[in-house]
Amino acid sequence: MKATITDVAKRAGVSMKTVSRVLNNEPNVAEKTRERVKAIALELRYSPNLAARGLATSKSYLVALMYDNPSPNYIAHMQRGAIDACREVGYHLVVEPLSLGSAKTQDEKAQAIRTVLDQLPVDGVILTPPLCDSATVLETLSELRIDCVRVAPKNGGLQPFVAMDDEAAAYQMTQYLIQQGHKRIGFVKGHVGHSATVWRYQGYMKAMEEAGVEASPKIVAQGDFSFESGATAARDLLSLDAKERPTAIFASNDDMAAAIFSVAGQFGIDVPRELSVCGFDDTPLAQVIFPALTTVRQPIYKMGYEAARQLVASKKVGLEPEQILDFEIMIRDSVASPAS
Amino acid sequence: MKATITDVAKRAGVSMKTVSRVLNNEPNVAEKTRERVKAIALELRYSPNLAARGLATSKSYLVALMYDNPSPNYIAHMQRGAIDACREVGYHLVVEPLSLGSAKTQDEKAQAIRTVLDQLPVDGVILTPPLCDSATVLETLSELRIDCVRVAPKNGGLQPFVAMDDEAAAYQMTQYLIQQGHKRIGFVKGHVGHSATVWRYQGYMKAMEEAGVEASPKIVAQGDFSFESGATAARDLLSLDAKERPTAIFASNDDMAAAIFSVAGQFGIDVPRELSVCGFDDTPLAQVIFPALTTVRQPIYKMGYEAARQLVASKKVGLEPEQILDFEIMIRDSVASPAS
DNA sequence: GTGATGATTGACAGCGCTGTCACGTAGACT
DNA sequence: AGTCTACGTGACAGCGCTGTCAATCATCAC
Repeated sequence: MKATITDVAKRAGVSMKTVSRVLNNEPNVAEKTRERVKAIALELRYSPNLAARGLATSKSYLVALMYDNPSPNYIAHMQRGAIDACREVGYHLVVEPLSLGSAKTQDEKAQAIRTVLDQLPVDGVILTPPLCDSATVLETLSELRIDCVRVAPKNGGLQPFVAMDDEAAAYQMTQYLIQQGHKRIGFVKGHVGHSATVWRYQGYMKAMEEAGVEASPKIVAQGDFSFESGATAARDLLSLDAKERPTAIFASNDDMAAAIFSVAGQFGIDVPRELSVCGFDDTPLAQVIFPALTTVRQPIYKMGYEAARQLVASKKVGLEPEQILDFEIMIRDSVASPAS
Repeated sequence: MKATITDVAKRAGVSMKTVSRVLNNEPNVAEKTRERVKAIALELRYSPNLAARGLATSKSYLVALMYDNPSPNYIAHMQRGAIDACREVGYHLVVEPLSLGSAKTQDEKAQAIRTVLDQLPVDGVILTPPLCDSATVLETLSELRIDCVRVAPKNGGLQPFVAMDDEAAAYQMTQYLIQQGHKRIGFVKGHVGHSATVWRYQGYMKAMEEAGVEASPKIVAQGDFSFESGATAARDLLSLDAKERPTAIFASNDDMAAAIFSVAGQFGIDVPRELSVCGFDDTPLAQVIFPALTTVRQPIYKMGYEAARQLVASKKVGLEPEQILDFEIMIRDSVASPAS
């Protein structure tokens, strides 16, 4: 039914091995032979049987994307990027959610990973936050001798990673707000313990300090990335006296920014005329609220792409163990100059 | 390094074949032998090599989820369900996005599928809309002799499918609105050509007619599931005279419902006091807008789960070729009784 | 006691591919 | 001319598992 390597070999009048060499781009095949075999393979619509190949090479031509519950948006884009990179070299992507609830012991975590990976011996795994920051996960993978690439990890380490510069993004966004003429720029922090929380806040502070604008603690609120926490923060910030009340608020993510919209509406404050708001992440939400939200777009697709590429690229190619990707400031309609 | 079936066989003092029988739950193994082998397999942390097994059985123990660009939320939940079903029986899920842009010819479409499936001979594929409605896709799959299960297809067919009853959901939601005391209930239709558009509209009409409430064409607007189209529709509906203006609007999806929120805000109309709004889909958006949106939750996870289960369940088990899953009306804060 | 029946087990081949190694040939060198 | 290297090629084993089929054993009806 389906063509095998033997069919191609017979037709081309060469040995299986030679066909195999051509298919794998190995050297030491006469150019003429190579062309002929390629043509015939195409004609027969031959494509190698991954199981057989895997058995012979003890490789699986599979890459796993492991994640523990990030947002649908995040994982969908990431996986799309990873898949595209895989396809370029004949790999496929399997997705493996892993629930490492905090209740579990380290041993149980390691066991969970083993269970998944023992069955399916993938050639590499992509680790997204928070998995990429778990020492247990990293150790287990290294015991299993499985390559991995981490996405946006908290800190560097032995394994390669791809990330974006959250601090620089927050810095630029804050600068943009300042350029628009804002002086009292509020900030809503993210979830304590999440690395991005710190970076984003630092970027904000840096821009404020450099511009000589005071970032009074009064206008910096603690959030936790949830809509609810954003609403609470917004109520605090917007209850301030007219003299103190911020003319712009920079939320550490889009959900909280959306909450600020809602609260502003309840307070009868018009966005962006009386209050500018910006967020972080560029979730789909950003474009389905009014006014459209100015926010930071993370290169999620690209991170997935690069992570997978590191894993599947032939080892000869020089790859950087640490890749910092560019973000993009999406300027939309939620920021305006302050009413003077 | 990693234990093989031979290791287990030696240790247990039986043949490889017997171990194989135990592992695959085949009959005709003495209970005592079975126990011993199982114990030893566990002790050695043995797990079969999928590539080898695949080569021998010409099965891959892989299921593919094919999709063409549904929302991140949709695919994330669906794949989670599918993965959970796969794991129960030692299968894994590979994700295969397929861009079948309308520009392509049928042949090119077929080719695209073949390219993906020739390489990775999966045991079954889950087809989400709009792929599940493409005759070309279905035919190609059947030529390749690959099982498939369709998710929410437009119409029945030879292949099994799982779906939910969109019409019933819209019907119930409309009834709920009527129960709250609304008489002038507007409706915003979805994208023309999308099957759900028709069903949802029919459910709405049915409830209106049954209750003897007039569904004037004036208060039914055409949308296309996008935020923008929802905003346009809302502007039309809310510009009507006080006597004609709907006291409630049922949008065919959440994005359009969110747009209605925005426009209402611009018109100075309070939701839900002066205008009730409800949506469809229960996207994450529904909980991050204010007031929280009353909407219909689709059993997306369950559809993924059931679809995968059909594919991986041993054929002996009687499976229904057509499964209609339950939806859920999520009552939140965007619907109230009309101000009389 | 005898043959028939069914349960339990193992030997062996082979799935489709690649790694190893050996062979032949042609040009480069002493 | 003789030796050496490099290249192009193919024969063959074997990756880890399961399907086939035959062998063995216990059991049962007569």
